[in-house]
Order: sequence, then structure tokens, then C-alpha cells
Amino acid sequence: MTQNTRYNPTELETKWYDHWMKHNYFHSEPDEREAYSIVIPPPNVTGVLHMGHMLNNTIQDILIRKARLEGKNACWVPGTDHASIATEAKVVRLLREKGIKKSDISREEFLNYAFEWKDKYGGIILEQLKKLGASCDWDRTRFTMEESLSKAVLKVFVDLYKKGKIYRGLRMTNWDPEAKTVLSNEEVIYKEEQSKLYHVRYQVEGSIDEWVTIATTRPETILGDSAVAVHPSDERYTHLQGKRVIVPMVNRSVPIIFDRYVEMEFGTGALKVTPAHDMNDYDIGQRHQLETIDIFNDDGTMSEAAQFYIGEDRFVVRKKIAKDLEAAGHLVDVEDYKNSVGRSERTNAVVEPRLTLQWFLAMKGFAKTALDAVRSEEVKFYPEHFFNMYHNWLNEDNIRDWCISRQLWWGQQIPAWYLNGQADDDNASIFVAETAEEALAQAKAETGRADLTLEDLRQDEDVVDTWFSSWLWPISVFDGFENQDELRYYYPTNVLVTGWDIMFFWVARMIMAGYEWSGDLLGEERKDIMPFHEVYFTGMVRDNKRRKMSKSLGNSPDALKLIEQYGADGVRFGMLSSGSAGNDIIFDAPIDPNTKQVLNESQLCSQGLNFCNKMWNAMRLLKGLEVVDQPADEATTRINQLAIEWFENKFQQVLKENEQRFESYRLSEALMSLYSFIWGDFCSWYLEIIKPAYGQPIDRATYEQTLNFFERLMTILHPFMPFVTEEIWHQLRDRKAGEDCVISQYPKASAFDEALLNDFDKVQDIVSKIRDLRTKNGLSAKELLPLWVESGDRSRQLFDRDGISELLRKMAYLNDVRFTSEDIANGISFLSGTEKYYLEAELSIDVEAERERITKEIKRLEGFTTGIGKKLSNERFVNNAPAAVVDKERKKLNDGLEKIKILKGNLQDLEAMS
RNA sequence: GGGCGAUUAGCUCAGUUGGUUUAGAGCACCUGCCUUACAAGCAGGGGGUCGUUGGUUCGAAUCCAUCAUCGCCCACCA
Repeated sequence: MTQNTRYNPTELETKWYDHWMKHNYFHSEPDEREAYSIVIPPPNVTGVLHMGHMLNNTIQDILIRKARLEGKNACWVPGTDHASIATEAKVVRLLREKGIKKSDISREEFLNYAFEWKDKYGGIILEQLKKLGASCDWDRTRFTMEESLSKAVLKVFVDLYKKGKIYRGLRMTNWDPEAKTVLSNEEVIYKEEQSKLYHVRYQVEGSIDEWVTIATTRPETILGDSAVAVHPSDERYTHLQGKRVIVPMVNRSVPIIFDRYVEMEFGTGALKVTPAHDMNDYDIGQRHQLETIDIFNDDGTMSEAAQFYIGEDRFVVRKKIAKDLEAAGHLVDVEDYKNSVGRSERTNAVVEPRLTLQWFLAMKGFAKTALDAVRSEEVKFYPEHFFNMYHNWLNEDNIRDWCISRQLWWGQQIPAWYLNGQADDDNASIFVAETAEEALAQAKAETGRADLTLEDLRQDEDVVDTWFSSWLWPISVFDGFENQDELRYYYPTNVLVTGWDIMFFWVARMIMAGYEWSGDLLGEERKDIMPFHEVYFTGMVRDNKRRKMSKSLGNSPDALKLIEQYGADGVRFGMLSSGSAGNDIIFDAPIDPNTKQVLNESQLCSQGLNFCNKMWNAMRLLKGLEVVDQPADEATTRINQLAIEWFENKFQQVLKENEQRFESYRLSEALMSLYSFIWGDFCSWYLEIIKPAYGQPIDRATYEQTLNFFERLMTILHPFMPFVTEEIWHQLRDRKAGEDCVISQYPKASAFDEALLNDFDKVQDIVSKIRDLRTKNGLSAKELLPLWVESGDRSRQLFDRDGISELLRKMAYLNDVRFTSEDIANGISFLSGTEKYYLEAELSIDVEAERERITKEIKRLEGFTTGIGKKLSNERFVNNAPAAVVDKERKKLNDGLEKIKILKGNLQDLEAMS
């Protein structure tokens, strides 16, 4: 017998993961079986495991393991994302620490450093996923910047360019001065921040002492002002028609213009216009043909054009200029003000609107496709309401073209070449092709210059947005753009599991890409060209104050330490039990702010560990039993057979209910149902029933059946808690090589006998009530007492079933079960359903307390029956409600009245006794 | 400004097309037990009238409207 009363996850989890890997269980190759495929949302190659990863990878693992157990060809493709901005920023920082500036080295040198670093530190997160138990096909690990995937990116870029969907244009864009690149709209996160509103007065040109006061949160941009705007119908300013004002500091004369964009109520009603550094100002500038003065360098410092503070950072300048304006008498007022500030999603730098030349992807057609796919449920969202958010972003009024170029080196370089000596913005000199050679051929053909060589071409310096490679992920991980063998088998993938926060970045765009290319790749006959049939959006993981877990808040537990503390099974249990499908989950685990270790009072994961421990001990119980070949005595046999029959049926019921939960991705409910089934039904009832008296042996038939139940329980729990189930599975029986829980057979649900389950519910109710009576009356829990059943048809019926009375005797410590039609004088009566029972015992009843209890119960029942009585005497109810409902109400009423009658009888008996 | 979601027991949440005994679970809590699988355990128990106010209906936690509070998404913010 296994000595240790506690389950120890640490060593066992490593052992089993190695075992699974050694047997290659997670590897998938196309075959004749039904495929079940999932592609992982690729984490940042330099990332570390956080709670969000743990949640969505646990879910993916549950789905993939269940499919594997069901005999499907389960394939979970792992991989990482090159995450251009985040990774490049990290490499730049690292090089700076080494004393190397990015601007001092060549693109090639930089990429060498980056790859070196990626090879050394990248993919740590994948190793961490193994600790969680993730059963990915590691042989298939992909990376968004590896050759095949990069080729796919170039291919689709060229394809889209040819289709006229990609264009290049000078636009107001979001500039990240830290990463020194442009960002897409989705990469800018707006948040309310506390700032100041500066009121600055501009002198009217030619006046002695006439001023116009504007309000701004960004006084440093005054240096780039090219007008002051007021509303056309603002009477305060009509007299200034045609006048000009002098911009402070730079003493530039700029026009006062009239534009409806200006809100009269805001501030002073006068708006400074800086077309180079504000989206709206740019539009105003276009309308009024204003000068665009770019006063910033690409790193957010002041440029020559600013004339003042050249080379100093914009935020330093903001403070300085306020002082200088005040000194010069221009600063009228400063007030505290809350406004929303856009920051770069990756670097957190305040985004600077700038006019730049970028590549864009036209989104209108794509958006419609993506919207229709989900609207028609070809791609189904769970929970469904996320469609609303999706729709809101994709509808044609809101959708905006996707800026796909980035001024970075870490990524796929844009496959566009320019002729040396010609301006970059001259569309005629752009050659887009997958290779330089092809571009050259194009250039020769279009210019008619056969003498051109590669030297005459210059490739676009920029790379494409990372999401421009990850939107191809469900196709490219199967090398689908090169050959379609695997694509045909695994595509569309079954489900995508991801957080809703990347719905726009990734989910929507994958759907677009799926419909754009997979049809052509797979051939005409294939209609199912969506990248996945279903999307399960997980919630965000939040702390107990409902804050999103994030590095900057320091409120996220260290995922690996958590696994060390509670075991992967415990953590998986904790994650799933903290919230339900699609809702944000509150992971209430207090952590040590320094070590990020979860403090011991955390209940969440220890519940999971306790569960492991419970099953471990159930296993120990069985292994400690002496098994004999001769059958047990008759009574025991009847009990055991009843228990086995009941548990078998209960098992089918749970199995069936869980099928529905799986279909709708209610995984936490499925887990909780298994938890209470194993702990409550299996351990507390089934095992206690078949457990022989101390020192007694168990018959082989019952023992075998019990092992069989236990085994099947381990299989159905395996997707949720893979390690403990594998360990127990092996402890239960001697296993041949290749006989493992991870590849065992998930049982198929079959019909179950509801009458039997109902009868057993009654037995459980009777046992509980007897236990309660013993506690309440100070009787020993194990003193053998007789039970009297007041015979009536219904109570008789229950006892017709074989083994019921024997089972009651065992579980409720009864020495006899007898039937009577008389009242039992020294019996404590109780009701189960409408049947009356007496537990016979020598004791003095607290008459007063008992009377009170019964009176209270009668009162409750009377209220209840009166309510139903009213309902039933309402003709409209009886006429309109379905017959079944009316019958049910009648039964409720009769049962209630019956109970009242019995209780009143009890009350009389009490009176007689006192 | 447009939109979405939430509001049920101390906490976290179920409640699947309105009708199985005037609401369920887990945790927490209370009582009694160191009973030879498990005290990280066993047995039992208390606790909510479903955010507000109306409406629809024979019947509402469930449908509609209103208000309130909280959270989120998009757009805008001098």
C-alpha cells in the first residue's frame, strides 16, 4: 500500500510529461481518422508565461486532450510570434546596455544580434507551457519569422498589391517616438490621464492690446501653429474676420480662420491649429490650406523647425515653455484637466500624430467578408454577444484602412523596390514582387531599360506589421501556401481559444485571410474555408480588485511558482473554478509583492490540490484492500450490486450532461460536475457502500468493477487534470507499455435508468435525515438502531428494489428495517418525501423544541399549499397552462397536504407524550 | 456621443427557449467528530425572495420599459 497520505505533484508531473513526450503521444500526422486541430495563439517569442496564457492554454489543452481520448487525430500546433515592436525594443535596449546604438550598426548586424538573442532566450514560454501540461505537437513548433511563414507574408503582400488592395499614401498616422515607428490605430490605447489645460493669449496682429486666448493641453505645439480657429457663428470673434494673430515665441503671423469643427463652449472658443501634430488640426489645415510645420524629430524631441528648445524632449519642453510663456505674459491661466491620452500598446510611449508615408491595406471588402462569416455562423462565437463588439468595429462606418508598414528591422521587409534616383512617393517607380530579381524584371519591362541591374533598385526599408504575418497563422503553420497536403486535412481548425482583447488585432484578420486565400489554395470544391469553426473568447484574468493582471501593476502571481506550489493540476483546477465561460475571471490570490509568490491563504488552487489528494487517498483505500475470489455473503452482494448498478447509471447521467457542457464550452461547469461526482458520489457514497468492515476482504467481482469505475473516472477527468489522473491510472493496475490514461478511451454516453437514480436519491435523503436526527438528539453516530417504515404503497415500492434495506442498514447504522402501520411510541419520526419513518431509540425528546420545529414546518407548508391552492382555483391558470404543469401543481398540493396531515399527527403524539 | 455586458447567499458564479415542491453550486461560516483511505478529512447545519420602480402573463430571477450602480468596446476630447 502506498504510504504517503498526501499527493505530491512535483516529481510526478515531470515524470509523466517526459513519459508522454517519449511516446510521442502529442504528435499528429494526417491519417484516416477525423482530425481535431487547434492552432495556439502564438505568444511573444520573448514572453514569459502569465495568468492569461495559463487560462487559455489550459482550455485548449482540455479540448485537445478530450478529442485525443475520443479517438480523433488531435493536433495542437504551438509556436511563437516575433512581435516586432516589443522584441525590437528589447533588443535595442539590450544593445544600448552593451554600448551599441542601433543607428551605428547595419540592418544585417542588427538582425544577427536579434536572432542570436531570440535563439538564446526565445521560446522560454514554450518550455513553461510544458510545465502546465500543454499537450502540443512540439514537432510542429512554428515561428512567425521563419522562412516558410515569411515567404507566405511576401506572397500575400504581392497578391494584395496586384489586386489593388494595398496602396501607399501620405497620411496622418500614430507615431511611437520610442520605437520610432508608425502604429496602426488598434495599437494605440487611449486612457484618461490627469493633465493641465493651458490658456495662452495670442496678440491680434496690428493691435495695441487686443488678444485671442486659446486653450491647449500641449503648449509645446504652439511652435508649430499655423492658425487660430473659431466657430463661424461665435459672435465673440466675428469682428476678427480677416485678421491675423501672432504666435507667441516664434512671432509667426497666422490667420484667424472660421471652422465649424470648433466647439464654442469649450475653453475660450478659440482653438490653436497645429496641422502637423493633431488629426483634426490636420483636417482643418487641409480645408484652409494651412502650412504644416513638423516641429518634432522622430524620437519626440524638438526639431529645427521648432526654432526653440531644439533637441529637447517634448515633455521637458512642455514645462519649460509654460514658464517662458508666463514670463512673456502670454500665459493667462492653467487648470487641472482630464483628457484621454493615446499610448503605444507595446512601449507605452505617448503617441505623436505625424504625417508620414505608409503602406495601407484597404479594409472595406475584407470587413464585409469577416462580418458575414460570423453573422452567418460559419464562424461561431462563444459567448455569442462578442459578435456585437466585433460588428461595432467592422461595420463600414467604423472600419478604417490598416496601416501595415512599420519603421523597424525585426520583421518581414516590405517586398517593394524603388528605382535609385527617383522619389519614393512616385508610384510609377514602385515594383512589388516576391524577390528582387522579379522586381528587377518588372522594372526593366516597365521602364524599357534593359540595362538596369539589382544595384539600381532599392528595397523599401520598412517591415510589415507583425499581425500581417499572424493573420496567416492557421494556414501558414501547415505550410499551406507552399503545398496543401496538410492544409486539406487539418483546415479549417476546429476552434480558436483566445482573449477578446485581440479580437481586432488577430481574430477578425485571420477570418479575413482565411476567406481571402484558403479557397484558392484548397480548390473549388472546398466550401469550408473559414480558418476555424468556432471561437471561444476567454475573459481577462483580473485580481481581487478587478484590475487586469499586468506587469506594471505587479499584481500577477508568478505562474511557475504557482505550479511549484500547487502542481499544474491544482493550478488548472484553480483557473477554471475561478470563473465561467467568457466572463472575466477574478483570480483571487494574494501575492507577495516581491517574490510574486501566492500566499498560503489562497484557497483557489489548494482546492485543486486537495482534490488530487482526495483521489489519491481513494486509490490508497482500494490498494490497501485484501481481495478474495469467493463471493461475499448474500446481503453484502445485494448491497454491492445495487451500488454498482446505481453508480453505472449515475456515471452515464454525468457523462451525458457533460457532453452538453462541452458543446457550449462550459468547461468550468463540466469540471465542477466531475469534482462533485468524484468527491461526493464516488468517494462519499459508492466507496463507503462497498467498503468492507475493517479487516474484512472484498470480493473480486466488486473490486474489479470498482477499479473499472475509477479508471473511467480518471479518463473523463484527464483533460482537466492530466497528471494526477495518469498517476492514479497507473497505480490502479499493472499497465503494459503503451497503456496510458492520456490515450485511453473516452466512454460513450448511453441511456440511464432514471427510476433507479430517483430511488437512490431517496435512500440518500433517508440516510442524511437519520444522521441528522442522531446529531440533533445526541445519539451516537454508530449505535445500531431500528428504522420503522410506515407502510404505504410508495414506501413499499422503494423497498421492493433489491438491496435497498440492506444498504440503508449499512449506511445509516441500523440493526433492522421494519414496516408498520401503527405509530411507534418511542420512535423519532421524520419525513422523506411524503413517506413517514421512525428511528427507534431510547431517549428523552425535547418536546418543546420538537413542537416548535413541527409547527414551523406546518406553517411553511400551509403557506405553500395555500399559494398553490389559489393558483389551482384560478380558472385561467387551469385553462391556459399546459396540462403537465397543472398536474404538477396538483401533485405539489397533494404532497403538501399529505405532509401537513402527517405532521399534525406528530404534533398530537407529542401532546400525548407530555 | 454610439454600443455591449453585468447586478442572484459573506465571496465567486450557475440558473440552457417563463412553469419538478415559494431559488442552486463551490468557497467561506456554524455545530459535532483525530471513525484504521483522506483533519488538505468526515457527518450535519444556517444563510439570499434574485439592484430599483412599473408593465406583459394564469404564472417572472427568467420577457418589456424605466432608473441606479459597476465594468467594457468604438469614436471624440483645445
